[in-house]
Amino acid sequence: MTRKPQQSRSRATVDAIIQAGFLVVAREGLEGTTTRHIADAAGISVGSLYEYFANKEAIYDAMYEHIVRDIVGTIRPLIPKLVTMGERDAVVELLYQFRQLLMRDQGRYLHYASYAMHLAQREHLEPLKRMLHDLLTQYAMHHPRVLKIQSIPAMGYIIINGGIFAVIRHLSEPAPVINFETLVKGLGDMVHYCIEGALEEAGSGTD
Amino acid sequence: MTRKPQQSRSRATVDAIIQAGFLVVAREGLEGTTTRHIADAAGISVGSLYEYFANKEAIYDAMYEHIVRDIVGTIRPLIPKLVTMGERDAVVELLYQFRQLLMRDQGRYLHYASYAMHLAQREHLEPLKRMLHDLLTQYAMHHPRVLKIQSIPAMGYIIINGGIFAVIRHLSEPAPVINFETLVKGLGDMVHYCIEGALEEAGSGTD
Amino acid sequence: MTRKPQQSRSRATVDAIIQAGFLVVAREGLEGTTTRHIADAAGISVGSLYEYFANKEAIYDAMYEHIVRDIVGTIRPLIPKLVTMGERDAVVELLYQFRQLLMRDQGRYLHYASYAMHLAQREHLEPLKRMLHDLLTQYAMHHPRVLKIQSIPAMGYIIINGGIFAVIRHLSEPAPVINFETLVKGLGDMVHYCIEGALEEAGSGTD
Amino acid sequence: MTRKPQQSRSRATVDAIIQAGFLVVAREGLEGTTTRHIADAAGISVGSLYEYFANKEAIYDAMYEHIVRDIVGTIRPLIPKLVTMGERDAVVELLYQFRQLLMRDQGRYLHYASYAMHLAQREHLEPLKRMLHDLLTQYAMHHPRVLKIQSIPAMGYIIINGGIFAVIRHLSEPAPVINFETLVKGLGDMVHYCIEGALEEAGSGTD
DNA sequence: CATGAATGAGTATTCATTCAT
DNA sequence: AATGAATGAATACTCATTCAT
Repeated sequence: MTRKPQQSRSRATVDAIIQAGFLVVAREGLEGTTTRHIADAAGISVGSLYEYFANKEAIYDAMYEHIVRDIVGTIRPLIPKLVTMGERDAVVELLYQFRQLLMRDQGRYLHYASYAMHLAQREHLEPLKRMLHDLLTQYAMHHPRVLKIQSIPAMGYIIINGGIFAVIRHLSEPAPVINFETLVKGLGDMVHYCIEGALEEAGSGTD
Repeated sequence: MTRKPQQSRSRATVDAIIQAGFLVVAREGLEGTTTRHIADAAGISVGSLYEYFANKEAIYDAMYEHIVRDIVGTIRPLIPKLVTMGERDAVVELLYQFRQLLMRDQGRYLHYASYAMHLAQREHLEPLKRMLHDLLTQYAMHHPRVLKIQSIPAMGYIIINGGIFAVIRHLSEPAPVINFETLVKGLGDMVHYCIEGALEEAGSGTD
Repeated sequence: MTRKPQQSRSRATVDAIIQAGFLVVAREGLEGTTTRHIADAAGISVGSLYEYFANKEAIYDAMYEHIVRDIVGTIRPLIPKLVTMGERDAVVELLYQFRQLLMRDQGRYLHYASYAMHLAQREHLEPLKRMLHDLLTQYAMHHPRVLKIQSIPAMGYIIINGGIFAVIRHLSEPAPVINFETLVKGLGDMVHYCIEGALEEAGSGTD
Repeated sequence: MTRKPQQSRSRATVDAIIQAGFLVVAREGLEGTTTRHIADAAGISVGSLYEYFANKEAIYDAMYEHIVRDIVGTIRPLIPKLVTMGERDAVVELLYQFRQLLMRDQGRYLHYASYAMHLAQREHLEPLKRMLHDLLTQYAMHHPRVLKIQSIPAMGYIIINGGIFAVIRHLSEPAPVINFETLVKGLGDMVHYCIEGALEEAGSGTD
């Protein structure tokens, strides 16, 4: 169905389409996004669009993959530094980076991300999960006391899902009641308190 | 265009349409939902639908309003009891009630709720916000020590947004990695740790 | 999918669409026929077309059914008369009737018939086959000597398929080398010769 | 637009395209056949296709011409032999050869032939008609008694059109009610009976 | 000569909305 | 008030044809 053009020109076109996808979703919303919109925004014809993608869904998939790859590519290099930091600072650092990424190109990613949350193609999320797992594992190796915490799965689930959502929602709100700094600081504190609290309950707590 | 019908028959029809809306969204997804589907499910004609609602969007709005009203109507009566409980138990109780509500009628509300997050007509959320504010205020009056916590707004924002999202996401997942009990317990613990941690940091803490 | 409107108005619309189908296929050919063409010719909107037919294919099916019903409805009443005639006259009579039918409304049926030959939805052909079978059976009862012919299946297959095709092709030709009367007379003769020849070979031949 | 290439390479490419045409029509049907399919099957690019043919229609034309040329090229050499045979055997021999041709390369020609009947560019049929005329003429010269038959044109028309169609249809049917041998034998008999019958009617008949 | 990416008019089909009955 | 047939703009997707490289 889809031609697979392999020149660098093609790679550029594929990228253009993906970027156009983010642009149009940001401008028109997911329901308002049409293949023609995307083609126009990418500066190509509808026909060409279908040279590169089998259908609209495939574009959304590629966008999903792109955004995941971008997040992983941005955060992974930070892992060595993050693991040496205290949990508060690490969370703060992490979320600032996350915001910067979502707000790139006038918030182009942000809108798609807010829809993507329940499109959730699980396969595409794998690299992200792997990275988070690596981050946690290495963090634990540098801070062995956290290994005593029993409820890591539950808290991880909540912190990751809830935290990401809270940030996306905050960035999407036209007039949020708290500013981003406060939000991030709060999340850092929460993670810290949870670790401390969980450790205390588990018994003692020395670093 | 739209009459605002006061007669009980009309009110019943409006309700039927709204319930049909939840039913159809649950069955077909938001994209798969058509006015015809809704009219059929409501047992009326498309023509009649437009007698009661100006357009499809208006139905979604009404659904939003309805679900918010339902949540508030369910939770608000619990406030007196919740404020007497410890934070852990309160959170747990709250979230079980929330789940029960979302899962009513074979999860009719759940699907819409998962989409509603970014349909989000902010005005409609007001009653919910007010109720949560009341809950927190009255909780604080019964547990004055929490008033010492400075970062209440941030933590409130995170816990509420993140918690709601985490629960909705969890209920929507076909095979979640943790079970609901663990999730709820975890959220309760987190709130508890956060309060304890924040208080400890703020100085000392007598109840 | 398809509304099933049941008033007489609807039946009229369905007929209009089917007739429009024949008209457009005659004018534009099968490949040149679009749903818009048909809707226009039927004097309705595309949307309405799909109120009555699930898709384009369904229209072709209905046309097929219609033409078969029309043929059967025209020929079957003639059976009592045909069976009393000699084979030559019966064939001639049959084919004149067939031509008249195909040429109805400026040859509206003819074009579709020429395409329909290899679309051949077998189920729709059943009534036609049944009628031909009845015709042959009753003919044989009036002319018992033909029962002695062994190669009836083969000759039936050839005469029916070949004969129908020869007629359709002849009617479709802009400048046929022989005229219709000659063609029909020839077919009558052939059937006659075949019967006589086959009977002679089978042994004797008295009526 | 179209070059008329005389070089052998070009001739080979043209042939490849034509063969690809038959292949694709057989595989995908006429409606499912695209220029891209044909180009791929021919092992060339779409661009090259248009170097050799002005448009898709021109390819179909060439296919038509090719198949006619092929039939003529196969049958004409048989004429000397056929004219010495009895009409039954001649018909049988002719149709077996015809079948073999249609079934060549897994029935590559057959599908196109079944569509070609109403694509029917009449000019292309000329060589075929000429050959059939020659066959009949020479046959008559070897069997002078058939010259007495008056209705030769009509019967020729019917036998040829009807016979060809009956064979093509039979070969196309997934589960024909009679087998090919019976069909061919039947056609032979019919021709025989028609000749005998016509002669008898015309007066007497010595070979 | 060859390529294959680019084009865009054209196709079937859907669906929110209207309006005559 | 209720109906549901009618509408037609809009959508995703295709494919014959062109043309820069």
